[in-house]
Amino acid sequence: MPDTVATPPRRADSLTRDTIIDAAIALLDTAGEGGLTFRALAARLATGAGAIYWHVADKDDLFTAASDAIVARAMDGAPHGDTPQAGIRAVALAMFEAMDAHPWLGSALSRAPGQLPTVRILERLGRQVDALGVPPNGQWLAACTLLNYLLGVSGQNAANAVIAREKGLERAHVLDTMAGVWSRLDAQAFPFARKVAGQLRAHDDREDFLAGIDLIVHGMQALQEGR
Amino acid sequence: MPDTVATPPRRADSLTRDTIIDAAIALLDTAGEGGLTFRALAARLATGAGAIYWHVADKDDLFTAASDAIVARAMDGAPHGDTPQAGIRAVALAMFEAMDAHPWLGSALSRAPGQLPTVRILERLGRQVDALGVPPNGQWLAACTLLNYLLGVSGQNAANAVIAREKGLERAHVLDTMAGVWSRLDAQAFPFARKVAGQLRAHDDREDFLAGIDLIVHGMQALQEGR
DNA sequence: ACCTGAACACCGTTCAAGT
DNA sequence: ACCTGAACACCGTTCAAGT
Repeated sequence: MPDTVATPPRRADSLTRDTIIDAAIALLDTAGEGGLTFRALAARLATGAGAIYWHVADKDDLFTAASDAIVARAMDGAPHGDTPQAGIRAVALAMFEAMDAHPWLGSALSRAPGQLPTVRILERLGRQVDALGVPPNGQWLAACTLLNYLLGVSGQNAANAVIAREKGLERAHVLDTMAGVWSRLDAQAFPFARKVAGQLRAHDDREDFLAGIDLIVHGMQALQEGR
Repeated sequence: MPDTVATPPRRADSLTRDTIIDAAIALLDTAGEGGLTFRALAARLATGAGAIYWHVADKDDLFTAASDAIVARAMDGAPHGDTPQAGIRAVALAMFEAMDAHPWLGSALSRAPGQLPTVRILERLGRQVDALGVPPNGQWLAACTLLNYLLGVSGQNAANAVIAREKGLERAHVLDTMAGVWSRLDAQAFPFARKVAGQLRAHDDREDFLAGIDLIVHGMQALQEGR
């Protein structure tokens, strides 16, 4: 019995941090946020659960590393834009596409404040804010406001995705029933919510997101000029 | 042996949804987000874990109900403001104080998109946006932008609180080491992050949060007048 | 150095059984 | 109607033991 044949079926490629992160992304994409499990990941990588801990500190580390890979790719792919405004829009759009393709992204970003993934976004936003002519002492505020808005949207989108997956429903259907609830709220206490229930139902996530970015950019410009 | 004495030690007050929610809030405040457990809650309420399910659908239901109680109180306590701008600021400030007192709040809000707690905030913001004179077709956008910014900040604050608790460190110390990391990032790739590392260390959360709100309000006003 | 997988200390949730 | 608490089906993480 020759050794060369009798050796147990070992992975040709050895385990790597990057291999693990890629597998984690694939798992998150297909099984959702709750699908990322050390056991499921070990099965996919044909290894033991404990092996993963040699390359990764813990689940948080893995989750934010997965999000960082996505964000880094998104930032690399975002065009720099002819104007600062266009550059900011491009960053926002790239992040929206990334969130759309990986609905768990917002949840990962929410849990890693000040970590690499969010710093990548802040970096790109900050440079454009600088190019826009915002004075140095206002750049921190402007960039953070854009970032926090972006994180707020991505967090809500991620939560919507979780709900849609749990209930096995389409995103549109979830929004539809939610709008129904809003329109049936007490008329005295919730006039505004009732008024905009239709917009909740009909709105386009991407357009609204970008319009919000534009709104904030307008605020930055207003702060520069007047007052 | 008289029955009146031999009866087992039963709670004087029977279990209520509100009792449970109050206990959940107390548990979250003292033990943090990870401290909210059906077993811990049952112990605190001197009952079995299963009993809670008679009054509450599941953990998500409980978590958002707890956040809704806090938000409702905060909105009731927020002054209406002499001007719409002041009203928006008051809502934001009330939410900041609530987040400060209950660091888990942002996490709960992030997970319940379109639910009652966020609708309460949107309602208050929307009315002020209306009073500000934003045309009807822009009110949805304006109110959502404010809300998403607020949710972004609250989510990051909540995550910071989790990290500080896990590592048993002061919030200031966490920020300090984070600023250190930023200032040591690659100079070519992260010029902006390095530049603002000092502001990360020195910034005031409350002031920056309110300044961001003002920035967005300025954007709304700019959109009304010009363009 | 890297991997294995059983074991530990937890979870949320259910449900027969009680009052 | 409401409560009890054991039981189920999971988790993340550790660690002795292997190669």
